[in-house]
Amino acid sequence: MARISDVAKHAGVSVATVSRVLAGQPGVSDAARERVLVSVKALDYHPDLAARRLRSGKTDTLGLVVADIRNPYFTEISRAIEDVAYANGMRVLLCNSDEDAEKERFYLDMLRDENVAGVILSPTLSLLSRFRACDYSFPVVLVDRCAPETEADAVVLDNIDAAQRLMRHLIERSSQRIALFYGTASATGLQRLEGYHSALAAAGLTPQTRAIRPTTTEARAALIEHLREHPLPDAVVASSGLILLGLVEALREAGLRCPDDILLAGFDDQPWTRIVTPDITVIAQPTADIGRSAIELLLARIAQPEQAMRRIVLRGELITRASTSRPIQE
Amino acid sequence: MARISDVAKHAGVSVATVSRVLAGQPGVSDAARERVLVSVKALDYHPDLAARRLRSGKTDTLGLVVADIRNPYFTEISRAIEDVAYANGMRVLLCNSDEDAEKERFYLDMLRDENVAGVILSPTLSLLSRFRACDYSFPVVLVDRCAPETEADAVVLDNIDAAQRLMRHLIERSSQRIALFYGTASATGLQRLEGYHSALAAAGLTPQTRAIRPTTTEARAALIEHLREHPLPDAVVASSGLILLGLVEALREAGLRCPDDILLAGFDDQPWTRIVTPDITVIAQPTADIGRSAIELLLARIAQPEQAMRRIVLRGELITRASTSRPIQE
DNA sequence: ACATATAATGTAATCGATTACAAATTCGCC
DNA sequence: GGCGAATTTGTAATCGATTACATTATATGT
Repeated sequence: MARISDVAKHAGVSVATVSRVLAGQPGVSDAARERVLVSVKALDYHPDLAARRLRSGKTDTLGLVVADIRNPYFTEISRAIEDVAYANGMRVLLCNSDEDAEKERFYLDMLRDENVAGVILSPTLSLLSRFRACDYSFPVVLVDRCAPETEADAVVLDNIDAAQRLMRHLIERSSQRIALFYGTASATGLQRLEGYHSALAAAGLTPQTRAIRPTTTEARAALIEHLREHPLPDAVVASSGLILLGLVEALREAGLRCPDDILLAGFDDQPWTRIVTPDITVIAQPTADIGRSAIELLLARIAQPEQAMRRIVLRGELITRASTSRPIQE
Repeated sequence: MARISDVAKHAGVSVATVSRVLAGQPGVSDAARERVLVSVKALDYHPDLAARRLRSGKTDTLGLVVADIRNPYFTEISRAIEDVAYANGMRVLLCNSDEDAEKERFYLDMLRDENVAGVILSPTLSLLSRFRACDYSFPVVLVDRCAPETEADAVVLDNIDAAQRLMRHLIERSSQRIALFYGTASATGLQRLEGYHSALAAAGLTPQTRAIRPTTTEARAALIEHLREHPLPDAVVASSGLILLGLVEALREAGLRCPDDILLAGFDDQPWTRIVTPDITVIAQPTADIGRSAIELLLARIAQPEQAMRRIVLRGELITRASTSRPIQE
């Protein structure tokens, strides 16, 4: 492997000149620059990144900490982030916290050891409750989850509004008893619960909720149990795509038909929600935008560490489908 | 930030002793070791990884290059790989090639610059055709795609066998005209095509295939066109999960019912294949095992660079569901 | 032509660890 | 007590880049 000194020797200049050429700095004659570039090609020189990072103190590396990359919502976000990162000459270390505060701390510590330039984080509930951006040695942008009072750059959906709109959609279709299955592991689930409560209260309806861990299997078991123990609801709603899938499985198993026996709706416009029978009414999240906004926020913060905190709130889109198709009541 | 010299001073020893303690090397008195560990705690010392990597020439970093992390097959594999990697104190840089040989080369070059300890790669067709592990400065393990003659560690499904079994399943159910929609971008699609051809030839049936780029939208368009231009097949088969989704959309749009009008089957047991109506017969791939095997192979190769190449061939599992439920013919 | 400003180049210190080698200490045993 | 071996410890070189500072070459103005 060629080192910078080899290039310098080959080009008949000093290492400083080589370094300046490669860094695109001014103060190098065209002749010297030309010779250096030729030598770099000739020797197939590639700078040692470890040395560069040691000297410069910068790593060109970002961290991304999500609950689980297998959740299509995070998959999509992660892809958008990585594309932008690589396009800007940065790398991304992906970490899965599994909603586990301990794992989350492990990964955040690791990212600090890596001296990352910044981190995009979807925090566990436990961390979010005491989160302060200033507690970290690197800039942090929160994604998907954020409390109203959190002092941090963030990109989130307006969960309360989205949940309210979804509920009003159901209420207009004469649903009286709407059961919500929501994930307790994240702030997102709780905010959607809040929107649900306020919409039902506004309509004078009694809420009916089940708090669960946000997994498909747990959602399925919860609905099956719910159906056994309660009179049939008019509608069931999932606070996330994973939960929605569990509800579909359970309804199928129970032999209930949508929208005739019961209405069904949820969050996350995953591809399969279009092709099941019936296709399902959902709140679609602009996942690619969320990811892109998050990394743009992070890159801006890295460039300008002292600028004011920014929060980007995106609006969910209500996609009406057959699972809630029923005449609208006045 | 505390440096190793600070720890040495605080503990009243030399930097060499501190380094030895931290590396777990022998030849340090218990008293000194104790004092060092206390000082490390007291100063909250964390070694500078850039410096360590510069000096040691090792990076503890792996590369993972897949076509697209949004493909659930790769999502699953990637998660398994990352879990094992972090458990072994390594990091993973994830790269999406989008089946584009140029992007692939860009990322492989970047990983070389990063001086990664090894790479797990699902190669594009173009790269696979001329792939030689010895062309790279780091060990490479192929995953998902591999040619019979490729000289490389690899973890793959027995695609020919799996496709044959799937075809026999359909043929036994009296399908005469079986249309295969296969992805041309990867070796995997072509191997499944091969299995399809041999199974149909053995049964004396005429093949009916459409080569497409492996995306849902393209698959959907292809089937719609196919139905317009050809007499109705007895069965349609997808060579991957993404394609299968497109076929489902198209059948729905055409108003065709499974299994009454036509049989349907494919690859990849994605969660939604269980909940659509009808649920779909598929070849399930042991994705978690594939990922785990791949990184275990890679770690072994890193530890033992000279050992013989190993290829792990896994068997797909045929999961029979309603989309192919029809009486078996003698 | 000379003084001075400006541009180009080079030398050597530096980042923070690891480790070869040398030096110092301790130990066992006669 | 003293000698050699084994253990412990320290000093300084090293990894490969960046960059402050010094120096030399060129340009400008009168």
